[in-house]
Amino acid sequence: MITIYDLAKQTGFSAPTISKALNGNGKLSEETRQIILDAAKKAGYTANMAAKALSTKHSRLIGVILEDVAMKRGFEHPLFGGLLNKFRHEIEMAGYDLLFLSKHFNDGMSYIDHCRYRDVEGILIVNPIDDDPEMKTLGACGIPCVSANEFIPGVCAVISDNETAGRRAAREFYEAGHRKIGFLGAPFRENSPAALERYKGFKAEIEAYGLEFDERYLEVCDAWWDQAGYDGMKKLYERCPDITAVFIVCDALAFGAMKYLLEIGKTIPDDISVIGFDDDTTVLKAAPMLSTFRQDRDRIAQLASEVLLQEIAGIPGPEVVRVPAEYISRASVRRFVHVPQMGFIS
Amino acid sequence: MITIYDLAKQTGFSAPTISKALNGNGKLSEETRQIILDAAKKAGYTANMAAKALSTKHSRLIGVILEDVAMKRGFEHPLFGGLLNKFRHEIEMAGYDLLFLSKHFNDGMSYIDHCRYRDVEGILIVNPIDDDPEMKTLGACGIPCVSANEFIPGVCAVISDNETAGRRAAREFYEAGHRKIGFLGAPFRENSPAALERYKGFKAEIEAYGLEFDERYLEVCDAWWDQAGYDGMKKLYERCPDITAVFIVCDALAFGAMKYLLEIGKTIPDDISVIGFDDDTTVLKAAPMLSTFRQDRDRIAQLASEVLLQEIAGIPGPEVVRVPAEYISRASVRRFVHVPQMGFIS
DNA sequence: CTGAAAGCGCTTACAG
DNA sequence: CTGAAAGCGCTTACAG
Repeated sequence: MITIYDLAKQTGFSAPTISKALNGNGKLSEETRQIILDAAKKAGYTANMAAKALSTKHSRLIGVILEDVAMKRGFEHPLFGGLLNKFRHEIEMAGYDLLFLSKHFNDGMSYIDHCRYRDVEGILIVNPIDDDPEMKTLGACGIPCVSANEFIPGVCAVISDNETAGRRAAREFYEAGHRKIGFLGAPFRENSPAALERYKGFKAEIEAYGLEFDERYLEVCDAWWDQAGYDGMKKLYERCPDITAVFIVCDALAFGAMKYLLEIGKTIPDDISVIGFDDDTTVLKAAPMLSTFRQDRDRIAQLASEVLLQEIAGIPGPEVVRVPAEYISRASVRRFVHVPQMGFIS
Repeated sequence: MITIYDLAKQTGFSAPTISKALNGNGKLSEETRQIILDAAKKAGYTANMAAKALSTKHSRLIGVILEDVAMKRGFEHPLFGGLLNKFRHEIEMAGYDLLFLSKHFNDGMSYIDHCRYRDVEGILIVNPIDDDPEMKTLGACGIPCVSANEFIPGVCAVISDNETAGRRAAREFYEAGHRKIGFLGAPFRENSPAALERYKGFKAEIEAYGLEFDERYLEVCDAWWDQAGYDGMKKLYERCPDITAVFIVCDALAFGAMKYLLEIGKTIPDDISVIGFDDDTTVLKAAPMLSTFRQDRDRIAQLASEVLLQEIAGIPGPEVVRVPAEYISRASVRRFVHVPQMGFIS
């Protein structure tokens, strides 16, 4: 391992001068800077981050909280995996490395202790353990934070515009002539608001058409995976066999729901129309006709990294940044021909 | 931030004594150890890793090379995502953190420079960029390495027993009465041997039955994703419409291949039998009847972490560790009734 | 523009 | 069993 002192000896300058040349700060003649840079390159010098971190208190490490209790897929989560691919890339371009924060590190060190241990400079919260009390303390821990999925007091959330998407789904069904529309949700939680916001938007839009949303048409599944969708759909459909359409808060759930519908002999969209959420490739292989919403994972990741980097630089971030979720129209929504269309003579 | 010196002041002991107590090394009376530990706990002391790393040269960081050029799914790769979930867990239990090594870090620093920069103690190679010349140098770079997918000179590979799996697939078809069996492969590369090894085992088994494997029955797709499987199957089937079965080296490819077969009006397994590889949930949602092989990602991850930790402790690892891939029999293989069975009078 | 001094928080021999 | 000294590789004021 070659150090700054080796370079000092070789070039005849002092260690601080080497440091200045390498980091491009302080006043230095262009000539000596060049000499030093050349020597560094020739010697194959690489800075030692531990030493840098110790003296500057800057580790160039971004902590990531990723637990995925909801889906239990970890890196393979349909939203989070892709989000991290992009986030990792953005952060690396800025000279930071990712570090996964963990509760089972060193006999149950907390997230914040893990951060202090590694001098983590910023935190991306993707998905923590449900109702972890430590989450509430993150906003005030002194380390810049950004969240890509949760609402946490005092931390900026970069999150899909779920409410608008919910409205969009309702409108899609309404304009296609549907009037009895079910909503298949997932656990409604204030801090992890995806399902709830989609529901709010959906309901508001329905009511904007002068219809009343019958609460019987709402069924909340108790998890985010296939089987929960199957079970939820069964309950909903047995209770309300009159629905002609259903909006489902995620594709994994939609997959289970459609499985149930198919099993009882229904066809999609002839008997019942479906809109999902996530554009989950896993599901789309099996159900390529499923209309759904695509969360813009790249955009979320990019905005999250921007906000975080800004915060690290001392510029406070906004409370929330919304990213539109794009409606992907495929073939799971039936259009009733009797619906009056604008511009036609009826 | 509270340091060892604060603890020294509070307890009346010296810094080195605090250090010994905290790390459990050196001789120390049980009494003073207890006093110090209590004080540390009360003060909420967390060690500073940068300082530790600087003085010990041990960063407690494991570098991970994960590029996924083959599938372009990164964290979402069907094998690698799950593997990393488990590997991360194992490594954390041992007090290490993951650090992703990257070529686009700090203006194109190499993997090895990235390691030196962070004092990385060990490297897990999951999937590098194809034919990256740096890979060949890893085995001799002085940092313990383990590979979960590739063969790299001087580094232990923990990898599925592809050859046995290939034989198993051939046997499955043979015993079901198939005699004209196609093989749909993916790029054969010596260092990334999955496809090639599966082929070798498959062919050897076929020949062990006294049959000759007709090279016309072999088609090598040019990538690892759906479309390549579709295209490859098309070529193979147009050339050899007499095949009654096909072994396909990965499920993603199998998905594309089955799509083609279905499109031309074939049924599976009545017209053609298929065995895939990976037990890829993505594909299995769409094709739940697909018989395939499950790579034991947890086991691979666990063995890889064990080997690496051992190497870090100075105990050299074996050259290669094989992990059985389990055959999962579902319903994509047709059994011909006319096959003579052992024990029956024919 | 350049360098001597001190410090970041910890650990490692080495004395006592 | 405990502590004084020096060092890990870098940076930050502060002189000159």
